[in-house]
Amino acid sequence: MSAVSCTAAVGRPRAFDMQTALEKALDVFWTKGYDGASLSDLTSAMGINKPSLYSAFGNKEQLFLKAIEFYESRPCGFFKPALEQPTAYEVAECMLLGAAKSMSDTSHPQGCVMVQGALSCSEAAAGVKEVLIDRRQQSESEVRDRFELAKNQGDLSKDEDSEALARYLCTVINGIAIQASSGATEKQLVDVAHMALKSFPRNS
Amino acid sequence: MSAVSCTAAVGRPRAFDMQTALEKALDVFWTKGYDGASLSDLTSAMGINKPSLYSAFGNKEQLFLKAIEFYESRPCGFFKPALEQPTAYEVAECMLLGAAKSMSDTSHPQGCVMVQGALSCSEAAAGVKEVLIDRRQQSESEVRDRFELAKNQGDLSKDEDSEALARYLCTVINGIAIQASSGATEKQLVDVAHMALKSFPRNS
DNA sequence: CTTGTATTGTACTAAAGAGTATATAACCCC
DNA sequence: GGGGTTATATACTCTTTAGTACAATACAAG
Repeated sequence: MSAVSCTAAVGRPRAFDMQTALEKALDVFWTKGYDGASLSDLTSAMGINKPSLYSAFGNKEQLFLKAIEFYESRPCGFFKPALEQPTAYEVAECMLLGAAKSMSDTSHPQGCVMVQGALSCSEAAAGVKEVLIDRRQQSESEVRDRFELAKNQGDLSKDEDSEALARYLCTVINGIAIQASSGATEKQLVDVAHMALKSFPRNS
Repeated sequence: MSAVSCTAAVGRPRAFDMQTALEKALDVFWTKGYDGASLSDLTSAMGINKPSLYSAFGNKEQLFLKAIEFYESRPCGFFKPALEQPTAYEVAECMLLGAAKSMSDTSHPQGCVMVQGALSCSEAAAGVKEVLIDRRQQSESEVRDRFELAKNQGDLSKDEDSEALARYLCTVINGIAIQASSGATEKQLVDVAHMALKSFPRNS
């Protein structure tokens, strides 16, 4: 009944840190994809047994959804900071360079779990595939909205097609994700980012 | 001993057409990926039983390899014809537009099996993933060589970096593959292709 | 028509998949 | 310290996985 109960400290306390375990699970899904990640892979990476996984996270699908939710909100993410750049061009530049650097970073799996988590997949993964498609579409819409804002702020010509610009940007970033997961180096991807920027309208 | 024996007509004849069955298998791998495609999926799509599959194609991995070999050599492919365009710019244009149209074509699964066949995957698929990475790298090298030829033929400035141009082109195409498999329309992808072309050096 | 060869369908195997039952252990509140 | 509650580890379930054994069948060559 207590409305201020924080973390419900009743019963045997959990012997593992949920956040740490979630990050380990993310690494597994990122590397192997939803279909390719078995519960054995997950539990051994997380350092827990199956009943602990199920009681803490529900099931494999819910674990995946929580993992990508964390992924999108990570402080080291490149997407949200880029949107806060002052001009549309700088948003594109920051996002492309951020993607190139982040996705080739060897301190975590290469590429982007939002892309490679479930691209072509079994029926069992159809749900998470849909979620990933929605999230990517959502991101594209955020970029488009940012470019619409730029038009109003005057740093992007009203003649430009915000939606097409956003789609182009996200397409290149998806391509960078594929290249990164194929082993491309940071320099190679940064070069690609710079080439892609040449297409982007610059005000000055 | 006969050196001219064609198709070895001894024993019970095969009751199905291997090429047709291979094309059905390709569709399954294209849609579900290597990990997501089960033998039941494959045999039912191919209209044969497992022993027929194993005797005709070896095993799941060899079937996949034969399927992508066919995929790459299909007459409707966009890659090889693009390389035969007269100038580097036209190669890029033809390839980007071809990718946009081919990958959104609804007469077969959307996207590109060379990308989505095995991106993030289980250990069981590690071998085919490596093969796909190699093939994509090979394609990139073919584009680079074509641009080197263009330099010699004079339609591409010797100051350009063929390798970087090829990588940029292939990155955008990979991105288009992701967008297509996420449901993007032909028009949307053609727009992306045109935007990407703006970065490409044009002679005239 | 017999013999040899290769394919076919059914039925099987062994392993791995996701998820769960249960008994035990660890904690808080009273 | 006892009762209620929750997490833990082991051991289990049932389904699906990739791959195969085998008997029956269909053809070509002789």
